[in-house]
Amino acid sequence: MTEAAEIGTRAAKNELHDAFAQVGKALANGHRIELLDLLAQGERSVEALASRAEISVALASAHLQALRRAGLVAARRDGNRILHRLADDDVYALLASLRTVASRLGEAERAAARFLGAPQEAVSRAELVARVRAGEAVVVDLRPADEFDAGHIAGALSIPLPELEARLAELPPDVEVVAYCRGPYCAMSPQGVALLERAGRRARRLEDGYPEWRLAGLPVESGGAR
Amino acid sequence: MTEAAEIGTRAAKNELHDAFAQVGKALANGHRIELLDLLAQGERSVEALASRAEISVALASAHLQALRRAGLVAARRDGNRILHRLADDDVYALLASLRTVASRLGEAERAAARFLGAPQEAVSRAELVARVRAGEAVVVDLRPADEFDAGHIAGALSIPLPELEARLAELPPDVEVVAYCRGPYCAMSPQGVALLERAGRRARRLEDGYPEWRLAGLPVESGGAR
DNA sequence: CAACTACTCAAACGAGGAGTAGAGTAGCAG
DNA sequence: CTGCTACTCTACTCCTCGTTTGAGTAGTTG
Repeated sequence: MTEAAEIGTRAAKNELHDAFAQVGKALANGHRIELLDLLAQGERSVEALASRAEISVALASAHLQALRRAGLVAARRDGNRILHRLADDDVYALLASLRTVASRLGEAERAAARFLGAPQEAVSRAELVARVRAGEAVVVDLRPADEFDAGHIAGALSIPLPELEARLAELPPDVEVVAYCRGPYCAMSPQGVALLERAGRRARRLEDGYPEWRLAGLPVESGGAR
Repeated sequence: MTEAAEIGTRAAKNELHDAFAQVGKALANGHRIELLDLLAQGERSVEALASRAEISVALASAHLQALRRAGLVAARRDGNRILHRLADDDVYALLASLRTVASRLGEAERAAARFLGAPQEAVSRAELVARVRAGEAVVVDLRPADEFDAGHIAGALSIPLPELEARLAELPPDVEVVAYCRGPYCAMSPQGVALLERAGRRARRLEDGYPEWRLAGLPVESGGAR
């Protein structure tokens, strides 16, 4: 029982702060940030993550292990694939908090402007619910099909961004199109909205993306395939 | 105008994620976590921070520069001292989120148990407000005097932990003592409560600490000296 | 302006992280 | 069992970070 003797000591204090810093270290690499963003869409295999993040499988594997060691990511085996997911909803809250702090300060703000383009007017979640109920809007999910299958806004149409131009006819006429994607730092819905407007459609993006919708407790569905 | 051409490109995406990771890097060191915790109590000089964190002034200076570069900390000159503070309240929210995620997972949980001792029953902020109003409790701030001066719970008594034993007589008799300190990962209030109970006083700690009280919008005061 | 206080900078070194390539392993399909 | 897919491990290089030490600078005090 060395426990009682250690309370309040400098050694124990350092260990505690170092333990918190372990989580900080997990957040200290751009590829890992991107992996967390991808994992917020649903569970995925190492290979799928590597190809989405455009890194080698070996590197993705190493980064995923780092995230697991820090407790941010959990994994389960499914046949010969290993599916990773965020350990719990608090992890997404942490990521959101990190990006909030980063994006209002300095370099990240400029990088976001460069990646996302000029800010567009967004529809709030509450407004979207009301407009869909009134038949005034259709919701389009621009993410890749497998992310749609892993979970999406109830009633949304899946049209991955690369297919959007060719599938414009599938969108019901005379209603506004509300597009969404992975989250506030995903370029797909700004790009989709720009494309729709060029095609003469009324279109806006949803504020944030699928993870925020789900965490707000709003209705979601998931497809069969995983 | 290269801007429009960059939207959605991999290069821009990597820059954005790297920019977020810069903030992660700032959180990737135990000393910097401790400095953020100290800065949440109010603005402080480099030397004061170094001595509280038990590191050299040169090292504290280097870490504070890293925090400033990441945008988490701001500084101003006052005579020949340089006073640092958290850049804004979101930074504390980020720190809180980091510790929440870390402490419910793995290593940090054990480190916290070792540093803080067995969990004690805490008084909620709402309950404390009610009990003080009813004259049933007295609030004691166990932090060093300068942190009390930089800001404290309105009506609290300042008795730094090392002086508590000698100053027991200053506490009004027959009411419960509620002790608080820097936050949920500060060992002073658990130690203070244990000391008070050994001295035969009814005592509990306040949930969390001064930063959370202030951010909850509850009444605070600050002394003249800075 | 001399001496002092408070802080920063430069150099140096060890430790650990990022990334790549290639070999190795677990589970499945035939 | 063979071959395949999906993932992990090892070894290696390069680079960045943490820390100490000693010198340097801004501002203040007498």
